[in-house]
Amino acid sequence: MPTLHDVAKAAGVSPMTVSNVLNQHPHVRAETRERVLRAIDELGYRVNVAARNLRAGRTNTIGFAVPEVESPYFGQLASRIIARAHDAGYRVAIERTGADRDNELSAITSSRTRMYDGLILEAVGLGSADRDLLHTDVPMVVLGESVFGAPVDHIALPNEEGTHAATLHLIDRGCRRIAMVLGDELHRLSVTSLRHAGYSRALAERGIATDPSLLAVTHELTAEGGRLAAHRLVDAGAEVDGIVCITDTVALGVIRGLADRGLTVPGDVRVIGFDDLLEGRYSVPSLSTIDPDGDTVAQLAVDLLLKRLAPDPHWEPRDHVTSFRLVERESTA
Amino acid sequence: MPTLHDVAKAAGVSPMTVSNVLNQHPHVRAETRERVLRAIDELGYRVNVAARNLRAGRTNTIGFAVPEVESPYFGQLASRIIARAHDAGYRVAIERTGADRDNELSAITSSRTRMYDGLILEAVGLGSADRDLLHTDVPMVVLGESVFGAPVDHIALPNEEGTHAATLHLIDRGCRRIAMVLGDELHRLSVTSLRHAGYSRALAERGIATDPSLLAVTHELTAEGGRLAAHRLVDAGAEVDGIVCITDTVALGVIRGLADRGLTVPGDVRVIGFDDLLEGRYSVPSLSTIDPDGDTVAQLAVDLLLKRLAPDPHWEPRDHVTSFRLVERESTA
DNA sequence: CTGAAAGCGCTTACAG
DNA sequence: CTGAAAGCGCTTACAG
Repeated sequence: MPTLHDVAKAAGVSPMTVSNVLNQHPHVRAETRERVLRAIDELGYRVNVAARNLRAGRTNTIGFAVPEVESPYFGQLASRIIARAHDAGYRVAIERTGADRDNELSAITSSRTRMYDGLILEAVGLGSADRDLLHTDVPMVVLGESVFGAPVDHIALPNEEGTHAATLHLIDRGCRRIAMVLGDELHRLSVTSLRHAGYSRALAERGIATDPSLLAVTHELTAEGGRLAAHRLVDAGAEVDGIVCITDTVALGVIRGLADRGLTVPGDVRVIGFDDLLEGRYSVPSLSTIDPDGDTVAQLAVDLLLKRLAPDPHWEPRDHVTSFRLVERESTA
Repeated sequence: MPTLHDVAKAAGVSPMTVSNVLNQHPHVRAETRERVLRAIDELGYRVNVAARNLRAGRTNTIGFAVPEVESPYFGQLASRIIARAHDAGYRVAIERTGADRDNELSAITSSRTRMYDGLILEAVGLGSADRDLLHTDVPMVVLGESVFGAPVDHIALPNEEGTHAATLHLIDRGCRRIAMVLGDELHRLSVTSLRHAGYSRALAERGIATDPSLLAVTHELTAEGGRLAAHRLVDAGAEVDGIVCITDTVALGVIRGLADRGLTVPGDVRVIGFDDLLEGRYSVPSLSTIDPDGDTVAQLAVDLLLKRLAPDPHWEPRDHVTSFRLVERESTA
């Protein structure tokens, strides 16, 4: 495997000149550059990235730590983040945390080891008590709902507002027995507690009594979790006419679970999700949802991180919340 | 940021001993190890991976180059590959090629990917003509249907056999006007040509005439592509009673497209896909499909690659084809 | 516009 | 069981 020195020798220049050509530094004569490029081509030379990283002290790579790579939500978000980072000349390395608190913390320390220039961390397992652990020298942007007010740049979805709008939408469609399928973290800061707050507020505003038997908890925010939750609601005789679901993936499982019990959507029950996944555009019925503006999330996450990487990042980190859009489709028609 | 030398100084040992502790080499006295670990802890030391990689000449990381990170198929495959590689002590870095031939080639040669010990490449843009370009010194396993007989380890899905079984299944269910929704590469080696061959063979075996108007081409193997293909079939008055779809994602779009035209599945038309994605288990109707044994694909891909990375990989590379299972669900009931 | 020298932080033979 | 020395392949000031 040829090295930069081999190229230098072949081109009759110093290693430094080769390096300058490689890194597109301006002060190289066109004729010299030509000679170097030809030598690179002839020898089939490739930069040794490990050596470059070691010497330069950076990698032009940002880490993106997600709970699950197979989740459509994170797949679609990763795709957007990769596109945005690519435009800025950065690569994205995807790490899997398994939604585990310790893995999320070690994603932070390991990004120093891995020599990512910065980290975008989707925090699920972390809680408010871990706030201070986020005070590190690793340039970082945290996504998710589990930590607010920490000393890092943080982007949250419009959880409370979004679910509030979703619930009002069901009420406007005539639903009165409105269930919610949600996760099990109702009593700590989480996607579940925030989205539940929006649901409760909407019901209260319209004078509809909340009924604990209309809350169906699923421990996993998956389609299977949604399916089983729907079974429980129906089997308990809850007589629901609308269901607010914590995510689109759960909502698609809920629709499936209702079908298992012979109930149709929106005929018997109206269903709305959250995320605006591609899947919900093609399901039968197509899924009404809250679009939390994933493009902006991705763009903001990358841009905030790059600003941290720039010289003199002196401003205070803060919490950002994106806007949303109610998307009406067949499932609430 | 403390270095290994700082740890050595703090523990009163040589750098080499710290390195031995870090790499779990056996010849370190327990008491010395303790001292070193304590120093590591106190200083908050982290290995500099760039330096380690440079010196060791390997990264314990394998690259997985996929067309699209947001595709459920690749997300689910990546998840399996990550799990398998993790068990073997390797990390996986996901690269996006955009299904582009040049990007697939540069995944093999680029400096960036030089930092992987080996590469799993999902080839879509590459063709048979590129066979010789795969003759590199990069340890590599190629997945996909676009290149057979190249001098690399290669894993293909049971395309022809799988679609053959899927088509027979529709015939057994009573379908006679069976359409296929496929990609546009019917005349070169591709997923489309192989799966089409299985479809044609099944029809021929049962004495059903093939009808070109029953082939619906979609340029993108997406749900949207499937939806539009279904529209074209219906709008052309094709009077189909069964549709073999090239992938599950396309099949879900086809079901959606039929719904757009007021047709139900399986009542008016039976539909079957290929891949056994999670999405198809929760759709309404749930999707019959060919399960190409993704666990085995992932396991074989990682194991073949690791064997190539071991000393003396002297055997001939060859093409592997996994087995399949017909999964009967509601869409063909 | 180009070069000689130093050094990023590790691990690997080679000794003892 | 432990150490001293060399070197992996680059880039970065510093000169000229």
